[in-house]
Amino acid sequence: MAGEDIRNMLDVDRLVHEPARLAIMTILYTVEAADFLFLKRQTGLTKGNLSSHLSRLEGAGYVAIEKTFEGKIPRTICRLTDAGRKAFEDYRDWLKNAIKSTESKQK
Amino acid sequence: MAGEDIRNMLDVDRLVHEPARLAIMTILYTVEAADFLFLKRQTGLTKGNLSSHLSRLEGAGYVAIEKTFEGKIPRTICRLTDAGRKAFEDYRDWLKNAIKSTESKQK
DNA sequence: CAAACCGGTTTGCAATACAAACCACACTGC
DNA sequence: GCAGTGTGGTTTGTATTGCAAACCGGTTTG
Repeated sequence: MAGEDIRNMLDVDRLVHEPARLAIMTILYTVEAADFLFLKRQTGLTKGNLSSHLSRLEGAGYVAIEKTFEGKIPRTICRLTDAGRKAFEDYRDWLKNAIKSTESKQK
Repeated sequence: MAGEDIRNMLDVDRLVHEPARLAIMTILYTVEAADFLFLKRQTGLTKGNLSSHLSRLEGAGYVAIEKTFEGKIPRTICRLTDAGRKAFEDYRDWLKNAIKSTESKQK
């Protein structure tokens, strides 16, 4: 029944659903670890924006942030936690379900 | 290059991206026309919430709303406009691209 | 030592998702 | 006929947000 699929659409992890964070998590899922500036370049986000999204992901326990020094310049290294990895995979399932719902029963 | 796909993620129609509205539009895409209460039952949204989302979709020109009377009881009939249909299909493309991006290059 | 740059964080604000309150009208019991 | 209940919504209030601009501690450059 389509009603079920429709309800599932509403049940989405909004933390991952936000496009900026989805982009961040997609990168982190594939590269395993990335520093702040790499993420900034890849996503095209402003640094303020990127910073606050990373903080949110860290607060949710989806991303681990490690601050080190590379010689004298600070370096912020981000990686997905297990929970983040799980959340990302769940979101991927949501995407697949959404595709299915949007494609079934079209005239 | 993955950078391109990542940027595309950020370029999404937020009007459709919102889960509640995606659910509404998905229904309207398949059934062609639906009244307020049918949408309410199918989505499980509260009427206030449904009303405001419909208003927004109407404001964007994605949904046409026609108010009639069925005997003495008011009836609000909603249907996707051509623009709405286009926006929906574009969003479906976004979904496909997102799936692709989230699945490529995983280790 | 002043100015500019680097790598971010915090602040301020406009937009928005949601439910509760509200509203107009129809019907029902008394 | 008029209190009370139901129907079919809209409007209001609020807490959360995404975003960029302003800021900040340190470093390099002139």
